[in-house]
Amino acid sequence: MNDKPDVSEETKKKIQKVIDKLGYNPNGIARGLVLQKTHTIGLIIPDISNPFFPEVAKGVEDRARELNYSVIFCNTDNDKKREKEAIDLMKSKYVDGIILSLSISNKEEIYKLEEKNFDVVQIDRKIPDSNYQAVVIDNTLGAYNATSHLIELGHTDIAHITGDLEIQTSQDRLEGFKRAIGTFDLDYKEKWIVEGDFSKESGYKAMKNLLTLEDRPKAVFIANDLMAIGAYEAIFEMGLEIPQDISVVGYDDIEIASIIKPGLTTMTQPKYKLGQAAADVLISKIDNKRNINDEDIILNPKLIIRDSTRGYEDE
Amino acid sequence: MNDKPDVSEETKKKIQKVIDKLGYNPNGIARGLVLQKTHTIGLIIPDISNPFFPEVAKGVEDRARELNYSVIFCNTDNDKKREKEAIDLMKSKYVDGIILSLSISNKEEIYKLEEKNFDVVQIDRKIPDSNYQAVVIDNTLGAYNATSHLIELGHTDIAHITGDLEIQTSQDRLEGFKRAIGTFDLDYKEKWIVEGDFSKESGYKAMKNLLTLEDRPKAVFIANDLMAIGAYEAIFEMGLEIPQDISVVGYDDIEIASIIKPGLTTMTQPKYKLGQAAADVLISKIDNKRNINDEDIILNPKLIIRDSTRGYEDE
DNA sequence: GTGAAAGCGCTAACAC
DNA sequence: GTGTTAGCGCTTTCAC
Repeated sequence: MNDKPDVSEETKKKIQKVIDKLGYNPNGIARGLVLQKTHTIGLIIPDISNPFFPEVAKGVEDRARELNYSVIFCNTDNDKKREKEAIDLMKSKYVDGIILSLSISNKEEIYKLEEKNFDVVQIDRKIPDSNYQAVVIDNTLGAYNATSHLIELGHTDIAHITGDLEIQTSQDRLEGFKRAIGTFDLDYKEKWIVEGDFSKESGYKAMKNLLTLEDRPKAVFIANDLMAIGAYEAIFEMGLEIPQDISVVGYDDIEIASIIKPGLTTMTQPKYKLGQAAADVLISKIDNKRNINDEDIILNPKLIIRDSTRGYEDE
Repeated sequence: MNDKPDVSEETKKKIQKVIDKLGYNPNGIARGLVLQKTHTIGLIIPDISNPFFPEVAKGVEDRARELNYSVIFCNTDNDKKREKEAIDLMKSKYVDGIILSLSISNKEEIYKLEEKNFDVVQIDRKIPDSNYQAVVIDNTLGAYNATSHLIELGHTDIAHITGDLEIQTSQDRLEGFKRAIGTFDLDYKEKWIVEGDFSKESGYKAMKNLLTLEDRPKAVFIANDLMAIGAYEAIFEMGLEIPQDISVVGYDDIEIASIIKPGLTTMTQPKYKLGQAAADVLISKIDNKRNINDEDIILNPKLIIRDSTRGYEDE
């Protein structure tokens, strides 16, 4: 305590020793109070038990830690009330900023945050006319590429099983599908678009549906892997083979995609990167307080080719 | 501000209005400073992208929120240094308590915490001679029940593929297996115990190994589902059928277990409950500051019977 | 009953 | 460069 010569190095060492010995921990609370800065960010996501989000959360936490921030997290279960509560919680904990994935119906909360000039980055989902920067994955492009893959293999008779069309993601993937069909000048058949709800069962049903048509498709792009698994069952039940009789492309690259037979060709999403990027953007916003570049960051999904697709002419 | 009659109800309303209008948020930081209480708990887990933990985290967060606490979370990747850093972080953020899953080698940190009289609950893994209460799932019982299921089906030739035996979980499951074999007076054959490392590939290798023995087992209990998936492949490759030629029981009940064919009989773990219970225990400790009951809480896994097991005599 | 004042542990600003 | 002090926004205490 009382060594006060200018011997900076040695003194430091000594002081460090004392600190260690007493087990001194600086009080972050007091520091936060005076600095108006908690070095904590909030992470508000719909559901950590949805396999998409843990990876995202990990990306956020890893990058935040690297940048010397910690993260408070909240699940909202897509519940509007819970979303509001989560935001209020973050405010009362005085986090320095929030990474947010809000249900589309909850615009008001975003607007309120904007009014207060809170630092916010939207992740995965962007509320349409909010001013906050978003970090998202390009679903339309993903669907476009997935469909193009089938087209490039020589397929012309391509169906699409969508997700729940109330959800923006489903709309985007449908849009990408349509765009690919259009770009390559293929026939667009309304009856080859079947709506599912992202569940395995709905994939099974939708596929049954498609396979009982007199002119059944030779390839199908399915809006997520879980439905694709259901579709596999429907296909096998009809005595058909993948990819000989029908090619299948999924979306998400869940663990199972590489395990089932035949391995499912699918789009993989840069989930970890998404989290990292969101943390990067938010924290640079907080630290610099200038918006160097507040354009949305749009990450690209990537096609993973396995054994469920092959060329039409290969038969 | 200046209505000060005793008209409590009406006044409250008015005040509330003003509060809403100004969008006043109490400053949790300042409050925390004076009350020495942050209403925040820390959650330190090895890896949120391991499918076991998101459900746990959700249980923790849900229950914590119900009890008016929020949670700061940290991944450690089972890295000793990261574990120490995470704990220091929690200390500097002055959380009211910590839910902790530490690698076995990091005893010192637990001891340090004990010295400081920090409120801590261990989750999933308990450091052997620490005094902190733990909330765990009974792996030995789970393995015992899984093995018993095979025995009750009439099997006598039962093998076991273990996880990485450096990990306590693997040891516990091996112990449960041995106990069941012993209880039912079956032969214990050393060569039917093969060590894996919880990966699909190791399951494949271990199973190959078992199937090439001249006296190959008719049933196998595998320490996790991922290895069981690998084992499936080995079995199919040898031209054998499940469960006709060999019965398989896994552990974990990951999503794939219900999707692969044949459906995998496995032990499901009460992950969400585990999280809830840990939050309950920790927060009641914090709030009451008395240890009403500081015995460990041991939750039971549950057998899910699917199509990968059947009686030996059914052949 | 209401209002003023002290103080939580830190940082920043200012004097010495 | 070193030491002192004010004040962050709350709660609690104590005086009125």
